[in-house]
Amino acid sequence: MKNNVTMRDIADKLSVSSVTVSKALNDKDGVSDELKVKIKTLAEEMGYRYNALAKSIKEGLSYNIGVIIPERFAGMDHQSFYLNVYQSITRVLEEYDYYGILHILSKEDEKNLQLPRIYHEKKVDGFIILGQISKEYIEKVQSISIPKIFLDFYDENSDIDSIVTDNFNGAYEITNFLIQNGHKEIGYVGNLYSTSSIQDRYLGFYKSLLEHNLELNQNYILNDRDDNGTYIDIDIPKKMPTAFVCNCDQVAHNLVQKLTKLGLNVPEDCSVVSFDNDIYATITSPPLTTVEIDIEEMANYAVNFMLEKLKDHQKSFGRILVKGKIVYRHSVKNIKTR
Amino acid sequence: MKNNVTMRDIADKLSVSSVTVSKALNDKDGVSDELKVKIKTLAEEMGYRYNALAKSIKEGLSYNIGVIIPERFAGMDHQSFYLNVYQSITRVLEEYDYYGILHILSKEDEKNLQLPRIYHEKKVDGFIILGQISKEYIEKVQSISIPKIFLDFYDENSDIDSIVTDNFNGAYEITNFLIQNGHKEIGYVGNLYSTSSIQDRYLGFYKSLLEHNLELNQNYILNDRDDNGTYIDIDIPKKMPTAFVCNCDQVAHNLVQKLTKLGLNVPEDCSVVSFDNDIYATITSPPLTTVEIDIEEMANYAVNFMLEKLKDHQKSFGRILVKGKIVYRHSVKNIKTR
DNA sequence: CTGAAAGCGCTTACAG
DNA sequence: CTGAAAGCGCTTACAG
Repeated sequence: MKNNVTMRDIADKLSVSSVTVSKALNDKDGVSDELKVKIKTLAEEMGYRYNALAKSIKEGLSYNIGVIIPERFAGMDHQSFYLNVYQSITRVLEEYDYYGILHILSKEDEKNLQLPRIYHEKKVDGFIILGQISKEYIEKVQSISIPKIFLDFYDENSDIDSIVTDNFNGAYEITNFLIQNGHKEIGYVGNLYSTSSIQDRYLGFYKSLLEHNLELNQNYILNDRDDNGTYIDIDIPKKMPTAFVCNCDQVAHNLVQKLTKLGLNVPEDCSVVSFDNDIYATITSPPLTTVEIDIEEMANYAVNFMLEKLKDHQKSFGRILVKGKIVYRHSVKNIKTR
Repeated sequence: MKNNVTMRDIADKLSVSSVTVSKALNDKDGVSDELKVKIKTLAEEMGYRYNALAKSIKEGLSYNIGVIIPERFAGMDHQSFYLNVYQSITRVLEEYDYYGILHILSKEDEKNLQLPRIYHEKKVDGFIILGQISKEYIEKVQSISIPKIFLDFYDENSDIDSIVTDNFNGAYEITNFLIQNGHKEIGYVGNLYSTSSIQDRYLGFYKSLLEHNLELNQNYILNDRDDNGTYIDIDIPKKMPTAFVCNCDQVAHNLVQKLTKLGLNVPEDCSVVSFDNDIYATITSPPLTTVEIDIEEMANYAVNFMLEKLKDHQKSFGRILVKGKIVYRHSVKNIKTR
């Protein structure tokens, strides 16, 4: 099984031209069936491997998509979600003969507005960006002309296509669920100035409160992380609400641990719901009632939009909301007095 | 910032040849400094992007490495470890101007001995394979002539280069630690016929027992998964040992949960140690004393070996053991009677 | 149905 | 120091 076999080698052995071999191997018209079979058989015999690079250079397309994850989301802490999304993306990509190249965007590069080398070397035909990046970097990305899609975040100032979970609606619905279970004093855990996801979830939570004529108590809005995204110790208020909506499962996990340490039981003393349905949801004791994010669906959208944009660079999709779905577990107590 | 700018375009504007532009842009000899600066400036101005594909096709090298993860290790359950390794690998790869392409090996493809398309299309120069694959698939992989490296597993029959954690030694040392803490009846949790990692860890555990003249009690060897790798309910023996060595953190987590459900406290009633130091180690209550795997180091070895093999296909490294390191937490009780 | 010619964007000898 | 020629492995018109 020697390598470096080219179409020409096959052509020479059969005394035909490489054009004919190309046609045969690609099942294109213009070769007799008989010859086609002969060519394919010989190709197999000679251990021929197609060279996608040669096609790429002709077409000016690499058939690779760069997937960018900012470093701070790629660490041990957040790993599960974005890496899972990446995995789903590569899966869908493969169906279309495309491949994903993962690029972890370092903090320095983000700060210095340094585009990844895969861009400068034309190794990718487009970018899918997972997780919020700085406004400046968004602008930088906007300035380049290859197709790009934002996933799991968006930016008001830019008209880039983005795919996000319907955070607003998800938080709205899970807060409704809390209220259906008799909760009237409900808090929210999350840094409101950190990411748009956290903000939208907060707003959905707030809408539910408004609709039900419940008070928004500022003492029940708890901070969970500093402005760099590093988790901080959650400051539990003296007077407690009967339930909390957390902006993500990991924070809910932190909250439950903290509460437990203070001698408060979940859900007996305080109910907790959250968002993501990642590993933290099942690992927390009790397991969390949470909004599941449809990763497959998001990956599907991302890849399909990318493919469309590759065909027609003008194409634009705007902001797509992917619905989440509540997964009911054991972190909510019904406190309704009948 | 129009695209599709080529070296020729730059050359034409400056009335020089594309050869000169190539030399200038690559900082090679044979261009006057003056001209070089001029070329570089103009390239910048014109928004020139280097086309790595063109170089690739000349050299017959894609500058991509395929990273294969079998589907069963890529699911939610095992995600953390292999996806983290992949991430480390891409990081190191980037330093050398190489990129990683992730390929999830589906169960069907593994069964049908189907090599990934990235192989057939020459989109990668080599393969790094993460996680045990079937013997038949190993043989298939062996039959192809591009460089490959196994990571986190090995196979007796093959002389492929592999990088594995020093499972034997790690389990040996952590069992010693248990014995130092007075434990004499120690069990092991893991399917001994599942992977070589589990086997080696078991053997290291056994060696420690032998050295300390302790009995290996078959009733204390607990199965944790079926032959497909799916976790099963762990069968707790009536008569309990004072400690368990688990083959990985997740299984330790399962064990602790099971024990807790049965009213047994860790570490008061039973100590538990494990392997990996992944997310399950810190999330288990109590946090686990475990052997940390040096992912960075493994990724470093993998990439460096791959690069060497790319230069010289004959090069071979055999099996490399990467030492782990015990992380002490709170799942072990000292039961020594002084 | 078959193939000669040209080209994708670069680099590698080699010549001047 | 500079460049004409050839080639990497394929595909796309176009001609026969």
